[in-house]
Parts: sequence; structure tokens; C-alpha cells
Amino acid sequence: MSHPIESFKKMRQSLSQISPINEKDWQLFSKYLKLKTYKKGDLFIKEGQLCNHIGFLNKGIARVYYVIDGKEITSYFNAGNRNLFVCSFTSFLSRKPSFENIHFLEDSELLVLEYEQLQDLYDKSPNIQKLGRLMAEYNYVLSMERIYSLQHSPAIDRYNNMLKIYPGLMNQIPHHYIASYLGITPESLSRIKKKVLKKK
Amino acid sequence: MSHPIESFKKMRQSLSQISPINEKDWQLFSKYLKLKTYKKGDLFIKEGQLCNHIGFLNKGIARVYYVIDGKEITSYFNAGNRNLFVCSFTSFLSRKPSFENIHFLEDSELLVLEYEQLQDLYDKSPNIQKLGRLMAEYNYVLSMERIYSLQHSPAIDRYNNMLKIYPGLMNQIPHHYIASYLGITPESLSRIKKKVLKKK
DNA sequence: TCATTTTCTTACCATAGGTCAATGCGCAGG
DNA sequence: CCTGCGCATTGACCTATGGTAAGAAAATGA
Repeated sequence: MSHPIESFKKMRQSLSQISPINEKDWQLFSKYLKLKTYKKGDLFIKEGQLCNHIGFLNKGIARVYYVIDGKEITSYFNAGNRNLFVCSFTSFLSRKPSFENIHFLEDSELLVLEYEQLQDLYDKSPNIQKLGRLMAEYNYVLSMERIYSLQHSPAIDRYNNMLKIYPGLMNQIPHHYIASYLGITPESLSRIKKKVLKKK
Repeated sequence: MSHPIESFKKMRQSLSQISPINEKDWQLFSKYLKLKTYKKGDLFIKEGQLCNHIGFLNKGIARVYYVIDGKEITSYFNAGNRNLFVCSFTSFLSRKPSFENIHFLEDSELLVLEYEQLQDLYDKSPNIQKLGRLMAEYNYVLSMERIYSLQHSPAIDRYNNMLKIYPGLMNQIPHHYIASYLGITPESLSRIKKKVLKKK
């Protein structure tokens, strides 16, 4: 496990890129954060449960997925520098049971915050509330970009884009997870990889 | 044109469903709102421009689209009770030139707010800031749902879902706009419509 | 190390959706 | 009343991707 202080530093830095956090707000914030570690394969949230916590991914890889007709579909990954907040947002924000599962694909380390604590932070500090707004807006813009690519890009382009936004991920996790993230079958992904290799 | 007071009422009501707005905040808010009308075909924002305003759609239909390889792709519609805020959010939020166009498919009526005014409102009122956060979060959840359907639903299911979330729209606008929203060609949409009719 | 399981690839055929071209409909303007 | 144009439909054909099954490769665990 990396040193706890490093985890807090990383989170503060990451958040500060969105909106600066002063010392007082950070005191408030970090008081609520709990450092937790998970083993590869552990669940963070299970379908049917209310997702009542949100985690900042300091280390490791998480995968958000749901099941339709017995098939797992990957919503997205938390990895590298992408989507560092691990959470079933649809459940967390709407206060309804999650239809998503989240599990870890590597041993992982998170700073975890409860829903009520976050609301409390929002009430106590306008700056943190603003940070929350900016985060949500940023995530919204990111998700719109994903919609656009799903709408008009063929699978091979989405694959190449995935390589960019999740660098290294192809070497770290089973490829059928990536296939379902791209909205295709593992077989199709296999063909696409072959095609991409040939071009070089 | 409907009576201005009605427009303001509708907007306040619509926003209040997300988070209550007290009298004082509404005074502050409505002071900045300008009622504007647009003719069918008018542009709200054009590709390449910074989108510096946001409009609440009181009446009419707007369409957000962008152009790739000479083809228009519809991001989404503002219509009925859906997506009442007319704005190129990717531009508005990131402060970069818009890659999207927005035009009106019917004579329309909007309450318009400038970017700077909105930021001013956020700074002056924590409640409005909170409203902004909740709006962004809500939009994020909606966009995630759209991602999921694009990821695993065949076009016919997306079509049926579209009928639900934009009731009446099929009778109001050219169908090739809807096809590009669904991520398919007008020809495919035509075939899907035929198939759906036969089933009844 | 070997055995077992999981993951990845390949091949075959089926299907959804794209492309192109032809036709027809409906409406605005003369 | 025509004419023309944009839009919708249809059919023929093509391509990308899905489904299935089998085998190869890689990871896991005793």
C-alpha cells in the first residue's frame, strides 16, 4: 500500500485541476475520507444495492458493468488518469438501487466518502459545491463525446480512441471487457486488432 | 407569442422540479433572463463560434447537430419536455468554439441567459449553484442512459425508446433528422418503421 | 511441473445496417 | 394548373458485425 499521505495529495491535486481547493476546504474534505484497499475481484457495488459511497481511485483498475440478457456490458473503466471517481452515479445521484456492478480488475486503493458526508460538504462549503458542479459538468461533456463516437464511428475508430483515452489498458485486462465497452463482441475485437496490426 | 409571464412561470416550475427556488433567488435569476423568439430555420449557435448563452425552451423545437465528412449528425433535440435547455454545452462549459450547430425546426421562444450572468448567479447564490450542480448531474445520468442504449440496443429498440422520450416528434420534423439521432441512415429508419407497423 | 481454466483467435454462416439508384409523394412557387 | 425540389420509400447489392463452434494460447493453481 502506498503511503496514505500520498493518496490524499494525489486526490487534492486531481481535484484542484478542476477547481482550486483552499486549505480550509481541504481540511473539511479530507476529514471525511477513508482510505480503503480492495483485492482484485472485490466488488465495490453490486446490482440491486443503493450506491451510497463514492471512491477516489488512487491505484488500481475498476470496471463498471451491467447485465442484459445474461451478457455483461461494460459501462466504462476507472483506470490510469481516467474516471478517477469510482461510483455508480446513476444510483448515487438518483438514490435508486444500482443496476450496475463495479468490481476491481487489480488490487486497488481508494479514498471513500459516504453520500451523506458529501451532501454535508456541499452544504458547508460553496467552494466544494462549485467543485461538484464543475465535476458533473465535466463528466457530462465527456459522456457527450462518447455518445458522439458511438453514434457515428465504426468500431475500429472507437477502438483506436479507446487506446488513447485508456493508455496501457489493453495490456492490463482481459480483452472481452474492452469489447463490451466498445459495444462489440470479443470476436469482432479480435478481428479489429488484426486489421490494425496489418496496417502498420 | 405566449405571454411573457407564462414563459417565466414555466421555467421556474421546470427548474423547481430539480431543486426548489425561493422568491429571492428567482428575483435574482429572472432579472437576467431575456425573452427571445426565433423563426423556423433560425440558428441559435453556429459551428466555430463560442456558445456564450444558454436558453430555456418555452415553445418550439431545436435540434443540435454537427457535421462529419459532410454528413449532419443530430446530437439531440430540444422538444416537448425533453432537454429544455438549448445550448452547445461542450462549448459553453469548456469555453471553446462549438463544433455543434443548433437551429430551430419550428418557430420557437426562449428565455436566454449569458454565460457571465450565469456565473454571477452561481457566485451570488449557493442555492442556484446547487441547482446548477443538480442539473449537470441529471444531464449526466440521462446521457449515460443514452450511452447504454447505443452500446447494446439495436436500432429498432432505440427507435422505440425515442418514441417514448420524444412523444409526437415523428409527426413534427423530417425523419432524416431522427435517423441521424439514432445513428442510422434514413433508409434504415424507413425499413424499421415498416417493420414496427407490421407487428401491430 | 502438469492440469485445468480462462482467454484469445479463427472460420463459417447469418443478419443488421450502409450505399446507391430509381421511384413516388407532397408541397411551394410560378 | 404545372414544375421542381426536397423528402421518403423501395430494391439490389455490399460490408461490418454477430453467433456459434472449435482450436490455440495464456494464465492459474495444485
